[in-house]
Parts: sequence; C-alpha cells; structure tokens
Amino acid sequence: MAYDFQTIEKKWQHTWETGGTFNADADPGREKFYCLEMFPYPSGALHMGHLRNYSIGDMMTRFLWKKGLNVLHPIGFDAFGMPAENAAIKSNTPAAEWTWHNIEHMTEQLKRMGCSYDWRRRVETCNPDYYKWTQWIFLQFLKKGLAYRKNSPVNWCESCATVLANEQVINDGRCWRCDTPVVKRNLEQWFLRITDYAQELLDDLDNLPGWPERVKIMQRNWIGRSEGARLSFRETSTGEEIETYTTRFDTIFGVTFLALAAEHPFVEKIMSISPKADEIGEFVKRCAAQSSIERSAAGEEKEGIFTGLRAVNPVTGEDFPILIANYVLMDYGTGAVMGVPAHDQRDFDFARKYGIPVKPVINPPDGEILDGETMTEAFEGDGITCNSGHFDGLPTARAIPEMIEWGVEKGLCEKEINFRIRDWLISRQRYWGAPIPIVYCDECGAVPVPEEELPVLLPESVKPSAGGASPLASDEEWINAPCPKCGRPGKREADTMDTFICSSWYFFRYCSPRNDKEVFSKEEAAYWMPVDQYIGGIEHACLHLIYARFFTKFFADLGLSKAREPFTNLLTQGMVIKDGAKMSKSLGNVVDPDEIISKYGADTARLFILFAAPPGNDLDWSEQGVEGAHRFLNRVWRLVEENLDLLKDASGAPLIPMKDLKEPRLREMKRRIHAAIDAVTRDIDVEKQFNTAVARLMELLNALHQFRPETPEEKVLFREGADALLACLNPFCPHVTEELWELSGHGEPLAMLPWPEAEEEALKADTVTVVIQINGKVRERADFPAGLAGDELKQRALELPGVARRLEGMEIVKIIAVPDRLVNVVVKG
RNA sequence: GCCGGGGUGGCGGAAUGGUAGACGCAGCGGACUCAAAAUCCGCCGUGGGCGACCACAUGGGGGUUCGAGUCCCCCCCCCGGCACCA
Repeated sequence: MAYDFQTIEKKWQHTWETGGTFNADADPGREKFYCLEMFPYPSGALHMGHLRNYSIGDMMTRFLWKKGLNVLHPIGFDAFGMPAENAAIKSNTPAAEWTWHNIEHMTEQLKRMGCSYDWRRRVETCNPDYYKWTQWIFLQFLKKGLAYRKNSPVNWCESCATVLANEQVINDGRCWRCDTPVVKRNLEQWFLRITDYAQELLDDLDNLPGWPERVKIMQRNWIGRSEGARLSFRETSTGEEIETYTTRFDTIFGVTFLALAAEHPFVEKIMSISPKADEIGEFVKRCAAQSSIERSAAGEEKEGIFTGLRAVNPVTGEDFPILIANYVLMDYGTGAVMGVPAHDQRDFDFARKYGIPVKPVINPPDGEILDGETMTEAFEGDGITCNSGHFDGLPTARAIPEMIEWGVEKGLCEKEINFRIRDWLISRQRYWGAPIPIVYCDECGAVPVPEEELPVLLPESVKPSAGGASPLASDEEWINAPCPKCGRPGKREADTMDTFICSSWYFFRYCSPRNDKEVFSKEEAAYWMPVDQYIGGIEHACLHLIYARFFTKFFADLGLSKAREPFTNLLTQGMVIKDGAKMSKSLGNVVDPDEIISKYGADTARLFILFAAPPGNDLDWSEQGVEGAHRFLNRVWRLVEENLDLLKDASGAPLIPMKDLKEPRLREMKRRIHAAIDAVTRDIDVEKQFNTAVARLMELLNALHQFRPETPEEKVLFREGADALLACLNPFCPHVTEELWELSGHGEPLAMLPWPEAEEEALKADTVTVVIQINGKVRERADFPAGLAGDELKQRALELPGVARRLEGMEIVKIIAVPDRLVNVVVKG
C-alpha cells in the first residue's frame, strides 16, 4: 500500500506558495547564492529534459538554504520564438495567446514538481515590461557603435523563412532548429560587434575553473584565434594591391599563385578588363549558387579559373598567376589567399589540377629533400627552411617569428590576429520577437527610437505568414511612424531580434524583475551577480553561453555591473534517453512527466532522476527504476509510520554522544548515521554526485530498518537516525520528508532547518576489516581494532593461523602495512 | 584529419594507487497467503571443486609499483565538438 503522495504533495506545495517560503531578498549581511537553471521555452508542456534540469537545480537550492545561505532561485520563460508563430499559422490562434496559455500551464507543472522558486520574480521575455529593456539594451549597443547595419551574404533558412547567426548554423550547414540546409542570401541586416570582445571572451575562459573543460574547449574552437601576418601582392597590370592573410609567413618564398574568393571585390575589376570576362562571370555565378554545405565540405573538388592577370611576390620579385577559387572564403581573413602548394594540402590539390608549379621551401626534419616535381602531397609539418635566401636552415618554430619580424621591419607585412567568430547577426524576418527599435527616414536614415518611447510594442493583431517577408511589414498602421528626428513620415524596422538576445540578459533581470526605471537595479545585481551555479544542457555551449558572456561584459563596460563573467560554476546535464535514443516525438519514445507525477508523485520522479545517473551522464529512463525509487519512499514512509509511538517517546530526549555509547551494536549504528551524513554532504556539495548521495541514504534506511530498537537508549539513537534520514533526503524529496517530519512530532518545518552535521567522533570506526595479501593477492581478512600502527599490524597479521600456514617454508622479503587497510607480505620461494 | 569525453556484471552505475562491482533494477530461491499482489529473508561477475578454497576478470597489448579500473606508453572501438579558417 503506497503512501498518499497526492494529498501530501498538494499540502506542502500550498504551504510553500502561501508562505513564500523560498522568496529571497538581497541582504548584504548574509552570504548569497544564486542558483539558476536555464529557463524553458514555453512549448506547451515540460518534457523529461526539463524535469531533470529542474530536479537538479531544486535539490541544490534546497540544500543551500539548509546550509544557511540566502539563495536566489528564480524561473521564467524564454517566450519569443518560432513555435508560437507556427502554431498561430496552423491553428489560427494568436501567438501571444498560445504562448501565455503555455506559460501558465508550465508554471503549474513546475509547482507540481515542488520546485522552490521565488515566484515573485518570474519573467517572460515576450512581456513588454521585459522586452522594453531588451530594446533599451539594443540602443546602448547602437550608442557605443557596437550595433551596425550591413549588407552581406547571410545564412538563410528556407523553412524558418529567416536569417540565422553563424552560431545557429550547425551540422554541416544546417539550421539549428529544423535541420534544413542553409543557403546564402544578400541582405541588409543588423549585427552586434561580438568580435570586439573575442579576445576577452577567449582569455576569460581561463578564469572559469568551475566550468567543464569541454565547454571551454568548444568555445575556444568557436572563437578560433589565429596569429599570422597580413601582406599585399601587387597586380601587374593595374597596380592594385591585393591583401592576403597567412599564419605561415615562413612559406612566403614558396608562393606560386594567388587565389581570390568569388565574392572578392577585385573580381569585378577583373571582369571589366579581362578578355575572359564572360567565362569568369559564369564561374563566379556558379560559386555563388553553391550552398554553404557544398562549399564548406572538405572533400569537395577544388575548382578555379585563371584570370589572365599576374601578381608579384614582394619578397622575391617573382610573379605568378591570379586565380579565382571556390575554396577561398570571403568572410575569413581578406578573402584572398597566397597559394603555397608545397606546404598546404588544399593549395597542393589545386596546383596539381591546374598545372601550377610546386616549390618546396621547407624540408622535413628527417633529412629528406623535397622535390616539387615528384611530391605526392603537401608537407605541412615543421622542418628546416630552404630555398628562402638567408633564412635557409632555420627550423620552423624560429622561422615563423623571425621572418615576420623581418617582414615588418622591411615594411612588407603586418602582424595580425584573426578570429573565426563573426559578428552576431541579430535580425530575424519573423513576427514573434522583440521589435528592433529603429525608424527609417528618407532624410535621416536609420534613426533609433528614443529611450523614453520604449517599448516599441509588438502589434498583437498581426497574422504571421509562412512566406519570406517580415510579417510586421504588412501591418500598415504599425509600420508607418514619424521619424523621431525630423518628424517626416518614416517606416519602422520590420525585423525582430534574434531570441538569443532576450536570453542573454534574463539572469540580470531576475535580480530586480519589477524595476520599471532601469534595465536592472545596480545594487541588486551587485548583490546577486554573478550566478553561482548555472545548470543546463550542453547544446548551448557555443550559443547562449557565449552570447550571455558577451552581454555581461558589455554591461560591465557600461558600468551597470561589476561582474565580467555571468556564471561562476556551470553544470551541463546529460540527455534523457530511452531505448537507446534521445526522447523525441518522432521516435515515439517520450515519457510524459505529468503521467509519472500522477502515478508515482513528484518526490519519486525527482528521486529517480537524481539517482539513476550522475548529472553529467545521459540518463536512461526506466519505469522499473522509477518503481524502485517509489519502493524506497514507501519504505521510508513505513519506517516512520510503524515506529511513530517509539519516535514520539524519544522526542525531546538529548542525543547520546558517541563516547557515551558502549555497546558495539549501538556504536555501529551511530557510526552509520554519521557516515551517511558525512558522505551525502560531500557528494552534494563537493562531488556533485547526487546518485551516490541517494545510495548512501538507501544504506542508512537499510541499517535503520534492521536496527529494531528496544531500550530507551536505542530509541533515542533510532530517532537520531530517522531524523538524519529525513533531513538529508529533504532536498531530494521535499514533500514526503516534510510530512514525515511533522508526523514524527517536530514542530518546525524541515525546509529551513539547518543541514545536519556529522559528529567527528562518530565517524571513527572501532574495528576495521584489514586485508592480508601475500604477493599482492588477497588471502585473508581480519577484524582488528582501528588505528593499529604498522609494526603491531604486521605482527598481528602474521599471527593469523591462515596466514602463518601459507607462509610456511617461505622467505619473507618485506611487509607493507597500511593502517586500517591492508598488509601485504612479499615472499620468495 | 584535429580536439575532447568514454569503454567495469544481464542493465543503470560504485570504487583518496590498497577487499573491484557500493546502491538500485532485472533474475533466482524461500517465508507469509487458499492464491496472487504487496512485504520480508537469502543468493546473484565467469570457470573449477562437496567443501574451506583456487583460477580468471574493469576494451586489447606493454610498463611503473609490494600492489593498477585508477599512473605512463602503444593500439582498437563508441560518443560529442570542430573541420577548405589560409
């Protein structure tokens, strides 16, 4: 017979809500802790990934409250985005209505989970009170010259009918949301200058010891810093200087061609003077038509076309042909590459295909002498410089810096650092997002909406369409607005902001969510920020987690906050798996959290999730595992219920310290209680291994279950154990533990009672099992008094009959003794 | 290709260089019951032996050490990230 979790959970949820139990206010006199889980998109209902995320965060929050900290634990909704729009198109429900309905439903679900949020602080990014400040932040970027408009080839998703930022193009050029191959389009779009922060974003990763190494590595890769040199080659007929960027300036003597991207500005000039203009034009068109998937595939056949023009190597005076090549990208470096086929595989493949000479300028360190005629692949490794004038004989490690140094002195090149990360494209041709607060005027150009006129409200009547144009442009009433500068008729910016903007600063807003005067209160942010513990999925490693760092640095530079990093500790939880695959609707392997909570209760769901795997691992969903967790809670319930009288008898009696317990059985019970407290505390606080913490509590329950107290002394001890079990289990299963705590005669609720502390004296064992090895193999075990020193331990081990028998006729070489652990006898013969 | 993270029973997973497999799931045997469920007790890495025991065993191969799942070297496999970035 199961305990009545339905009634109990409702009861305590009601108590917490009406009592504001988990509301937190800034209090400079108290140590704070900011515990945050990534806020959900209100897609309709919580899924298991959410349940896991919020179970982890809630358990930690409750633990930290009990440790005496002032804990900020807020939640909100990342409420702008495509699904609302799609739902609007499909079911003819306004996006706002759909979204707000989901928000209310999911709020109810979070409450049913027993989550300890400060609900006063809930924010929704689609709320004008919120996006007013999203727009304000955009204006600050604009003011600082960090927001700008540019016409450029941008990533376009046909299915989402909008552009995407580089970070949002994943899996070989596909849309992060719908997996559709992305194409390039030329559009005038808004960008944020995240590249201004590239170096700091990279450097500060070293100041984040609380982040998983792999997330930091992913960000380093994404930022992609490279050191090299910029140098120009003069085109012989026009005298035009064509700039290139190289990380291998030491190969400058090996340049045998120059390759331009099809979009390179000089290509137009070439067409105007070249007799081959038609042919070249056709090639350029073909390149442009290739999707970014085709163009960025490493195995793709390299194609090029001779332009008939030539350029001169400023170092050697040699001249060589200029080509246009499909493997040269316009948006990295200068869009032009110096071709060194002997030492770059791509250049090599290209040169062989088009009969361009290969000129080695580095020989391998093993003494081999390369021959450009017969080489079958490029030599890209380090070696000894050759065919390079007075630099011959230098090893690569010295050649690169020394040759750049020389080039800079001679005025041939400049040192340059390049980044792979690009400026953040934030325009979206969508309806359900924060409007970009700009009015276009024929006279004044793009004019920012004055701050006092914010928010630029999103009209709720607009019907989003599946087509390509920005839906807002179709709202005549909305789109027409006077120029804020000159008052003449103008048109509003019809694009909305990338929703990743909204989620880049919500953790600041939580600090003062109802502030209608400022983006956030400096004082409140100074107290709460940075977030001490952030919990979420790893899929945001190069998206949200970079953007949020960028915004935080920008706020610091505006003087709004001192924090230069938003998240001190990051926990990336694994996925929830079933039948070997991530839960997904298309695979039909989803388990509905509502059903689990209805059938077993929130405590059971939370316990299973935390017990089944360490938080970083993928979690294999198992209904039998859930039943196991439920069985455990029923046993806890019975342990208290069946011993209620006894527990009440013992209430109020002072605990018996270890030194006053004589009987071994009682001393052992006491030790187990405190060993459990000690281990659970360490697992939660230090190791972040919640599965083993639960295992220790299961052991404690098993021990209590077998204890069967009779004497008054035993009853006091039993009560101590039951109390410890409930107190330690409370952050995991807050409802059932709270109910049992009350039932067993405690006045005050558990939630805010101090976390139990292990008694040092009670952790020491009286006797220990020592293992006796002979030549490293376990041969005997013996219970000895704890703390025997080496010599005595050896003595007693050798006296054991089993050991003595085995050692007969053997010569003892040496004996290793580890107190309280083992004795290893090394023998010969 | 480069950079990470992994590989331990039937399964999820434990193990400061010191008893490999905690805890749970599944399975097997027993008690209770007219019976079943629930519950309780016991067994549960593989092979051998009636047995106390013995051998083997943490992806494979070497090494360091009295002692290696753990440290070092080489290799295989799986997962993730990046990848024509000049």
